[in-house]
Amino acid sequence: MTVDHLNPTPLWEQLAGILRERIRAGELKPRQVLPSESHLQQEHGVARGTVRRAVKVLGEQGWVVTIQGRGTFVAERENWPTG
Amino acid sequence: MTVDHLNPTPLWEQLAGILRERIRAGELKPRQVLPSESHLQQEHGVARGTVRRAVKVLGEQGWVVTIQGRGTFVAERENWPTG
DNA sequence: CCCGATTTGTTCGTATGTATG
DNA sequence: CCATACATACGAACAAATCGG
Repeated sequence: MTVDHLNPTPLWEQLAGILRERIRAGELKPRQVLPSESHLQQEHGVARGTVRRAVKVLGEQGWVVTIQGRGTFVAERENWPTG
Repeated sequence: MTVDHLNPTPLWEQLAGILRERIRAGELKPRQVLPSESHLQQEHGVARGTVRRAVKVLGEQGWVVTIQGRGTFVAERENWPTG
């Protein structure tokens, strides 16, 4: 599953949705580190700014927590939206 | 002091005028860094392109100097117009 | 303590598409 | 047709924090 450049939905929004589903599905578990911005960037063929915007949204919604110099981690389930 | 969306004068022109006055008044001093494009964008509720156009004009007139990855800085007084 | 690699944080540079008056 | 203005998306450079050797 990856981003579709032809889909009119913004890439950052598509990417946020993809990551959100990976978390919800348990593919990415609480406290686990997410792929780095650099990795996501290459995996989806998008710019770093696009990755950062997607991750930023997930952070604001409580799905992940980002720490400078460390990485971005899946938040505890208690902090997830609607759950 | 900020931009007025109802004023028929273009936003970029209004913003350039505001920043120019801040410099002239000494609120922004030579060699001092200006608020970032992102900051000005939020502060005035305008798009980044609008901010960039305003700053671009100030640069062409000698009020400021912009450096990629660093920021935009107030120019030395010797470079100011009419002064 | 220092150095280098990795990772996130911030900033400017550029291009494209869309909408409005 | 043109200027204004917004949003998206890419690239580039630099800064700060972390970690391992």
